Amino acid sequence: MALVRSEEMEGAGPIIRRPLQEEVAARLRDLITQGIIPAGARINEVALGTQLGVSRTPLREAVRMLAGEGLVELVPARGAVVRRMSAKDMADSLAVLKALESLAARLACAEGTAEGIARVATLHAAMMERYAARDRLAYFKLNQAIHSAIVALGGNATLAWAHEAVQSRMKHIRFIGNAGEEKWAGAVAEHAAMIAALQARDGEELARVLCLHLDRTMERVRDVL
Amino acid sequence: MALVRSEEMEGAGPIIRRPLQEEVAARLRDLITQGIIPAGARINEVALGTQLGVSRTPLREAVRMLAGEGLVELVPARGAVVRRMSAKDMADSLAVLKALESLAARLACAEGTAEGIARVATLHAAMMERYAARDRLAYFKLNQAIHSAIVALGGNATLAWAHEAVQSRMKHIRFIGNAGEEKWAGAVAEHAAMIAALQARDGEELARVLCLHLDRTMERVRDVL
DNA sequence: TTTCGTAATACTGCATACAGTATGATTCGG
DNA sequence: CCGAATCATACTGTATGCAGTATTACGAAA
Repeated sequence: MALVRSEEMEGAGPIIRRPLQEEVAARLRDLITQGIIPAGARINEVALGTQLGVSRTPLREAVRMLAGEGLVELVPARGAVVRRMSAKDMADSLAVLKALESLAARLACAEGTAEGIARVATLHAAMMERYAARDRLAYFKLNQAIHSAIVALGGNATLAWAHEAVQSRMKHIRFIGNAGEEKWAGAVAEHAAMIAALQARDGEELARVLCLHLDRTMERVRDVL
Repeated sequence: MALVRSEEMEGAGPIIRRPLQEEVAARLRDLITQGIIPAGARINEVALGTQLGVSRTPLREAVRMLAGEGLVELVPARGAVVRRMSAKDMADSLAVLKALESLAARLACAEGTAEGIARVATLHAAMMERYAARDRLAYFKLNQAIHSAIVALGGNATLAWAHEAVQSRMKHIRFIGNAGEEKWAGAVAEHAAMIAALQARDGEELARVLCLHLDRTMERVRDVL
């Protein structure tokens, strides 16, 4: 028998005690995508640890996770540095993303549930709202969430993982690349076409639009590299 | 000016002082692919650390790297467990690998240098030699090296990284799946076709053969899942 | 003034110690 | 004899300390 009645369960779920390392890892990812820790910067363990209010151990372990994800590089006896992305790295990553999202598009249209597609549409509506309010950070996060949600629709966990891994390294550049009114408007228009293709369950069309979106992304970020 | 003449450079290169964590991480990957640490097993830090002759700290940091790579999962307050692969996980991963290797095939044939292709052919010859000697472990490692080398030919670092990441999780199953003479012979034949397509620089054909190879892989490993 | 050498400093890599939590055994009640 | 509660054990999560190495600052020589 449950210990509390379900009406009393508001906030009565199990206390999530995420290990400090994971909390720190999540925070580090945000700091990197927002450029607060810039690419190429060394990570000073004592300084950053003090700033975050944690000791060196959980910080070090968080950094090791990010190293496994490819977000930072470990230089022997010199600690960790945030991975720097060249123009070629960006083009390479986008090429990989095209391959992954093409597969994801077909899977999403073939396997996605109606509720799942509706959820993506909801995310899109929320994103348009943040666009109207010119809230760039919230827009950006919803944007990423939409792409992840489309990939998730296919039900391929490995695909979702690989997509997230590649995506995470480009987050910072895409974040700063979206600055500029006309670029932003263009990206929004492409997103509308995505949603339309998804709701029509036209996998080939969705793949085409996603690849076009990624090509345009390369143009948009070209001058910040 | 160099400090020593090049003829004296045999073994005079800089002493590689790989951090203990990386050494341990590499060892753990091998232990997992060979099944010495089986899928689903919890990693006991003190026991394994004693066995490897290292303290808990470098071992923990190595495990965190593998967690970032997706090879192990971290369960709060219960440590790390080796990722278990279901039949669906295997199929999903192979689908992703098909997308990645299709891209890699076209890149390799378009961008690969003649020397690079020759190196792959050399690896193939060495692998055939190990096949003739029925040295399964050496064969397996050369097999993986060939696939990695083909992907590397394209010069897309992100693609190589993603391929390696997805591949690493399947290594154990592919390792035990290759047991059996007729399966092994079939895989060898497919590899010969790969090399032929690569040397002809026929990207479409290479992609086709690689995808076929992966489809066959699914059949070969089906009964060990 | 510039450059090389040297010493001081700061930071990483590793080990160990302690606290909190899960796990298993043991005992008590039914 | 079986189930539940309690206690002991073992293991993880975090903090701290120490040793080794890179970095920087400073001074001497050209």
